[in-house]
Amino acid sequence: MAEIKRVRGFQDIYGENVKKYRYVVDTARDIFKRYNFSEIILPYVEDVSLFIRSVGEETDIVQKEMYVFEDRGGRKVALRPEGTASAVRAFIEERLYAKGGYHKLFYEGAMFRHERPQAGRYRQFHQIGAEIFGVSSPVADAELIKMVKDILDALNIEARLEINTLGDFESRKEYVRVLKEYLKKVENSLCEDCRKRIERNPLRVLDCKVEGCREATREAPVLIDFLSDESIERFEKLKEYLNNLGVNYQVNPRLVRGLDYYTDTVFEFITDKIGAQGTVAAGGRYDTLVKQLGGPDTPALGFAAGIERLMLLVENLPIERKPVVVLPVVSEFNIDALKVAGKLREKGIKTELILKEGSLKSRMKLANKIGAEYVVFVSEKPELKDMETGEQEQFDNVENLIDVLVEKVG
RNA sequence: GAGGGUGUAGCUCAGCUGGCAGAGCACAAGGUUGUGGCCCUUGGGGUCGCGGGUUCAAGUCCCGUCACCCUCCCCA
Repeated sequence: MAEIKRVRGFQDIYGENVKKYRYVVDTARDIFKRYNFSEIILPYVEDVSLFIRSVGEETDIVQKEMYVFEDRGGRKVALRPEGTASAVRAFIEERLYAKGGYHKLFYEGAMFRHERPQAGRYRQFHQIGAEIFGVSSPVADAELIKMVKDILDALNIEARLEINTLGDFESRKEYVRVLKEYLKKVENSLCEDCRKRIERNPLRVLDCKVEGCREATREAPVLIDFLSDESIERFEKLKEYLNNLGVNYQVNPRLVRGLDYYTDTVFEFITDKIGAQGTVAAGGRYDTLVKQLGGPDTPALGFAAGIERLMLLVENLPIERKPVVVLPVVSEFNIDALKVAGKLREKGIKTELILKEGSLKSRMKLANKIGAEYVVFVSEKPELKDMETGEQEQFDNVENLIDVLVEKVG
């Protein structure tokens, strides 16, 4: 029979990797809770139009990367390619805005994009993310960025922070219009990719690495001239807050995000240690998105981080306690061994009962391979062996042995 | 969507100008009565990614195909 293999771009996460996965998620979750964010578990499947209307009709994500299909009821649905759209949809649909105040949510889980797999890039990948709804103050921007920084610090991950402002929706639209006009004029000196970008993602042209494009855009209109006083004020405040929090950053005026919904603040945490896909966490403000999706006018912001990319940067996992191994010396003691293992587990001790029959020697090898800290030999006179030192002690009954063992590992 | 690299044992890889498919690690069983690691002995393991072609003979040469990795693009 032919072996069935996993689908391209999808992966099994097991062994060391699943420990890293859990470590990253648990660490982030802990920070989220310290910032008093509430978890929301969002569906993996949404109406396609949710993403068209939020991420943007013309973006690569919507144009060529979404897993779209018709369900049995003829509905056009998509596996979610990102989390913010769903969070906004839920915010509106669950009428959270009616509860007053503001809302801070975090989520975790799989996202799906049909891209060419690469280092740090999969078709099913996993993100942690958070969103804040109902706050326009840049205090929120600063706190969100600080929270991401806290997560990275807790994971012992170094990444540089780049920030930028895109301005409010109106001034950005105006800027994009003027920029497009300019780019069309210099189109002939642009690279092939950038010519395509003029319509699809004109801001990205400014960030092109090709020398000709850099040359051609040197005189291009700059966004800052189009920003409203309010946007400039907000950006200045954000920088002031970050300075006072001791969060280092670099202003990158060419930083653009690939999703259409961003306004004003955008930021990225970037590393060069994991290959070409160096953006490890990114986010920004999206003050018009809630309204755009049919909710009340609500300022909002958020971020997402790629769990797989964080995993690549995690170096030292916290050390785990080794198990105690319970081993019946001969099979007549299987029942006693089952009972002993049960008692140890009741005491909260990580216990491996050797399930295999065979020679004592082979089962000892197994205990060693499992990484036993102690071995409990179950027989008439139970014995406890310290696998580190090789010392072995005999007991009159299991109760005494368990007491001593609890003393040692409890 | 475009480009480059790699596919041989469970893993990491050798295999020359075509001539009996290998090593290390891992695995299993032993090295005297009921005790691991180190060492020694023995053993099990392969559609050489898949399909075609050239040849007396193909892991090796040719064509096709698939998968994985990396890069561009894009993004977390």
